[in-house]
Amino acid sequence: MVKIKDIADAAGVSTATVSRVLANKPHVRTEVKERVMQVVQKMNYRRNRVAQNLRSNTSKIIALIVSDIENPFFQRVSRAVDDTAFEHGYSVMLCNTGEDSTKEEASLNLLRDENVAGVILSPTQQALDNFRNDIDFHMPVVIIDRHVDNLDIDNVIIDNVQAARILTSHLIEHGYQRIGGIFGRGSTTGRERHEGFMQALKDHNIKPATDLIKFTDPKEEDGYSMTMKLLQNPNRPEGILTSNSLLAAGALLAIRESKLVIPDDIAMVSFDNPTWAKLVDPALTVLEQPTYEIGRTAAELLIKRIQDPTRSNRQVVLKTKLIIRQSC
Amino acid sequence: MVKIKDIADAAGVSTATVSRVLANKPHVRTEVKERVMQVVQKMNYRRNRVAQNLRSNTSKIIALIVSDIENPFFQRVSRAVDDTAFEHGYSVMLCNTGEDSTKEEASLNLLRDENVAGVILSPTQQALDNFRNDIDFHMPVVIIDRHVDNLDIDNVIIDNVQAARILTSHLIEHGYQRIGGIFGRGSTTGRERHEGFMQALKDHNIKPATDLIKFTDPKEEDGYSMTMKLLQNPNRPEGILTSNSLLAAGALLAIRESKLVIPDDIAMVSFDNPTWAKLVDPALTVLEQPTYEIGRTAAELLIKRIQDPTRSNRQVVLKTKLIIRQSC
DNA sequence: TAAGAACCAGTAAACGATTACAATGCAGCA
DNA sequence: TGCTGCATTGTAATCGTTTACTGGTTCTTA
Repeated sequence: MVKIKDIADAAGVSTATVSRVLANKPHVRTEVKERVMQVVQKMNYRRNRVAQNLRSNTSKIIALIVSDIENPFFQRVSRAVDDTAFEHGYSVMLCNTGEDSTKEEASLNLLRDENVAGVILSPTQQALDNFRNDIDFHMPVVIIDRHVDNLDIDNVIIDNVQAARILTSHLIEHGYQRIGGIFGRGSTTGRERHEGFMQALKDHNIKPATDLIKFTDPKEEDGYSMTMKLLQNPNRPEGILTSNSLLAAGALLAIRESKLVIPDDIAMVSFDNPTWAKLVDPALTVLEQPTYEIGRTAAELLIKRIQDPTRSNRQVVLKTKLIIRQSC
Repeated sequence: MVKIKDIADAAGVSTATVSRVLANKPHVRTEVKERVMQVVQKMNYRRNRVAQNLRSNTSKIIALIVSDIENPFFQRVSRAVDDTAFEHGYSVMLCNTGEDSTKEEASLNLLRDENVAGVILSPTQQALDNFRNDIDFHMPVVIIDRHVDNLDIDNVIIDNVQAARILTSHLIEHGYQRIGGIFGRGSTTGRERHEGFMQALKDHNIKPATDLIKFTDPKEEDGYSMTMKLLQNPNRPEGILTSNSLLAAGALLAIRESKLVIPDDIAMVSFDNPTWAKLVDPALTVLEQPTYEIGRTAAELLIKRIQDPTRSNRQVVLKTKLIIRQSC
């Protein structure tokens, strides 16, 4: 592998000069600059980023730590982060924690050791608790999807309470009264959506049926089994709300298997707007999060912070959208 | 940030000894080893991976370059790669090319500059052509999803020709004769699936209707528009095969919009088995690829190659599975 | 008991870049 | 002419590790 010294020798200059040319620094004659560039071309030289990183303590890699790489929400976010990073000359490392705080911590440590420029993180509950105890990341961080208050960290989220309220109200206003809700457990997100759900019931003077409200892992299997439980309830719900698309998929399956028809026997709405929401029959009414925007905003915030670490922190709350289809 | 010198000083030994302890090398008294470890603990020391990488020319990062991060196929592959990498103490960097060979080349170069341990790649056609011209990656590479022959590279794929043949035959054996096919363009994958499709027609003495066979970008929009074209054909197909799940989603939408019912008016089958295949009505008959296996195998091959670069190359062909549902 | 093997630990040279500092040359000016 | 100051370039230290080499012990074994 050809190194800077080889270029220097071949061009008859010092490594310092080559470095200056490469970094586009001033104080080098255009004639010399051109000569160096020619040699660089000819010898097919590429700077070693590892050495560069070690010496100048800068890196062009940002990381994205997600809690579930198979959740369409995070997929779209990843895409956005990747796009944005690339535009700014950064690359992205993707880590999946599967809501496992041990793995999350391992990832964070590793990224620090690798001296990445910064991290976009959707933290586990455990991590969020640690933040309160004044964790120090030793690197720029922006948090997505989960709420952090009173903390000096950039944060991009949606207003989950308000969103859940809108979605639940939509259900209620279509005449459904006994409403079941399946929420992800172990994240602020699930709790906040539950809160909005409760508020909507209250707004409409509906007494919540606690046996119709479930917290579970936000996975398809769990959506399925929880929905089954709801449907076996002697007084089964007239409508169901799920707090993400994985739960929705499970719920749909359970409803189908129980030979119930949507929306006549039971109505359904969900958070998130995966590809298939419009493909199922009837198409699913959903509350869409601006997933791409979330990723893009987070990446932009992170890159700005990398460039100016003293910048003041901000919390960006993005708008959601109710997409009305036929499931309710 | 505390460095190895600090540990050495605090423990009253040399940096060489500390390094040996950390690397678990022999020739250091257990007493000294323990003392060092204690200091490491106490001072919360973590090795700087960048320096380590520079000096010993080893890295614990592997990269995955995919052509479309939003394709469920690659998502599941990513998950598998991530899992496998983590088990072996590696982390993964994910790059998305969007079938853009410029971006692909940029990514490959960058990864080389970052001195990653190896790369798993689903290459663009352009890249495949370059391979023939004896490209040198300067690092271990395993190629997935696309076919490479006569080339010293590890490769994990499925038998696309055979798979397409099975899927098409299934359609034909249900009595459909005029069959349309929508294939991804710009990859060996699409071409091979087309080939298997043609073979199946031939097996059953069906004359292929060339106006029912389309090549297009493997995206949902394109699946939609191509299907629309097929449906507007005065002699429209009785069955449609799509060569991936994105195309299938588009096709489904087009069929739905045209008020046709599956499978009575038109049958449908597709490659890939996304979450939603069983959620739509009627559920979609598909040819499932062992996505998780693909990712896991690729990661394992790569890691083995990293550990032993002289190892002989192999091509792993994984089995596919026809999942019969109700769309045909 | 002497010679060699095996073990332990330290010194210092890498790895491949960046950059503070010094050295040189040259133009401008008194 | 001699001095100042700037532009240009080179020298060498540095980033935080790993590791080849060296030298000193201790252990075997004939």
